[in-house]
Amino acid sequence: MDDVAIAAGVSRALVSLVMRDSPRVSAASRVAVLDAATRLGYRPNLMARNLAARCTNTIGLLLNDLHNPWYADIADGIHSAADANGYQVILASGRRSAAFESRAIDTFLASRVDGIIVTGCRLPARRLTAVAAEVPVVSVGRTMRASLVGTVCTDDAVGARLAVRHLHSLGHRRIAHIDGGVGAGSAPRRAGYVAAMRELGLTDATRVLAGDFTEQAGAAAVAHMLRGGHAPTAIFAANDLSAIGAIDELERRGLDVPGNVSVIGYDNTALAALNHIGLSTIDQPRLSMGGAAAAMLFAALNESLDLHNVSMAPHLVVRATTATIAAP
Amino acid sequence: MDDVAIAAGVSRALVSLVMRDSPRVSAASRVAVLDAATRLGYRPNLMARNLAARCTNTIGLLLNDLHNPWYADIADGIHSAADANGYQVILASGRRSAAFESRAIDTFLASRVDGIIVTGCRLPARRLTAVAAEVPVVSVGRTMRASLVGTVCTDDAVGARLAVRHLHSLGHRRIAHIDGGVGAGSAPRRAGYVAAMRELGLTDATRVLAGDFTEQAGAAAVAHMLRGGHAPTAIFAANDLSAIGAIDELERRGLDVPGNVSVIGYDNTALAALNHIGLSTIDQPRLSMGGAAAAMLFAALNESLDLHNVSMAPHLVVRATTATIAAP
DNA sequence: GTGAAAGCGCTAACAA
DNA sequence: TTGTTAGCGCTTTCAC
Repeated sequence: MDDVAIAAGVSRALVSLVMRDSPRVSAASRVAVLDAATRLGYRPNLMARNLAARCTNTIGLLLNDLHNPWYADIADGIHSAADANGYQVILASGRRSAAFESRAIDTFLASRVDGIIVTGCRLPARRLTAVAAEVPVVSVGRTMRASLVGTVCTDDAVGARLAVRHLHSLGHRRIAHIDGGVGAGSAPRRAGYVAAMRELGLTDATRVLAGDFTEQAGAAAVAHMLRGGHAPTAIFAANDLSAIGAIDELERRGLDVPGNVSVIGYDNTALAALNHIGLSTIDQPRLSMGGAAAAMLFAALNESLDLHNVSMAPHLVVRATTATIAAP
Repeated sequence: MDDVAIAAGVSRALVSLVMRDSPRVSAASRVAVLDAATRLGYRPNLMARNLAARCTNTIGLLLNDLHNPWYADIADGIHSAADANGYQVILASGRRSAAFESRAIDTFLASRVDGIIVTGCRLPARRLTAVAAEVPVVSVGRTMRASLVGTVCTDDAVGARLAVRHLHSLGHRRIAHIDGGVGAGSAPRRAGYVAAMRELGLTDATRVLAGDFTEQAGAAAVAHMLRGGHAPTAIFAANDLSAIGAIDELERRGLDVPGNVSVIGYDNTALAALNHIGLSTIDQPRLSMGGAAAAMLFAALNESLDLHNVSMAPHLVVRATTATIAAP
């Protein structure tokens, strides 16, 4: 910085002002400074700047799984909002593991981000609450009752009911559920499934298959189910990825979807919308959810508004993988 | 830090040592310090630490597109390698735009990362070379001849030939190519396509359709093609995403794949492998590529080995979307 | 617009 | 094993 100041024939303070785009600088000195900076290859050190300025203007965004396009959409919504608000976003991948998520959060905290958005987070509520005591936290896709954490979700229990009732209306009775395991949102979806089955008088047909939010898990659940001799006429999978894996395995075993088995997923990712897949699913407004999460965080940061809970409506999207039952 | 030192009854220097996991600390003082730290909610400031230590032990990873699962696999390979080498990874999304990529790189540089890995990068070669002059850069999925940038790629021209020859061997002659536009690797794939067509004596049937590395672009290319009255019997798409988009559009218009038109993609992403999609494609060893890129970077960082160019072999994966031409 | 001075929170010798 | 002393590269404040 000193070198640049000397090369440009100005004071160090002026260099600092130019580098921060201060309006209180004459056009002439701005040009001189910028010119000297490029000539010397000078680039302000972010760490030094943030350390001295005592603020980073940065939020941390923790994505649960880079492989799931759902998170890509959420990230898009957040990036746009951040751009509009002049915030930087730093990304981290949780790699579907609470341990990795925890480390990523530690890095965010150590980097003194102004706020954190977690998506599909698997961390224990206690940990997330502790983090929220240090810095504003908004969680997308996972509810946190009574805590400091802001949330943006759809009502997963309602969504699950939508799915089950849709299958029921098509004549299905033996409806199995492929569980999301420890994935965010899988508990309420499972609960919604169980409740809907009960409400429809199908308690005896209730069948929860262990699973996860991946294609592999969906395929494995079907394989296990078939091996066990259990043959439902319909499957409600905890997310699109596992639904697609399930369909894959069903077809591999010569079963037609929806001819023999109807399948419905959850999330309405771009994958589901592909004509070729045509997965019936429960839509969550991803971009809006991302945008809402970012907006809530920035409002908390800039206008010190409180974080709160936003719930959006899930809705049913019927495509090709669910159909009237052939022979009830 | 002072507070912790006082609370633990030790010096500030000792606190620093404990926080950095130095072995030269007695068990007793370690416990005392750690205890005081948790009690006071103390957490070392990364910026201050890195500033003082003059090194960040961090690499920046720029992902071209969060929506494309190809990058998720690359990132997995890099994350594993980084974990093994004790490096931190900070992520950024280029959102398929050179401008966003450029900004992300600026942030990396300002944060003084030790090295950068770019994937599917769209930045001009000149810019990337300039960056490489400041810090080691490895590019995955895009070649850079004669520059400071290390590269890990498959030979895209060879891969394209593989695709075209496969279609040719099935009896196809009218083979169109959906271009990758400004996407990394699209130029050599296009060149490989054109060359292969020439080699096979099919110069007249050469047809390049404007495209991009997205599903939308693949669908649009097909729509445009059909509107123009052009009907190839086979399509070689620049990547899996656009191939899937193309298939989608073909089916929407009542054309069967591969009954009426064969389609082959490029990348062999998880999507292509889905039984239900069964996309024939050209495989790139994604995890290995990510691992190799990270290994090269760490070797340059730790043992000051030179960056170089690694080329891996692409290979043909035949699945369900390509078949012998029905009526040649 | 300038220059000086005082940190931001930490690490890195070096000495004790 | 512990304490001391300089910075790391920047922002901020304030008087000029």
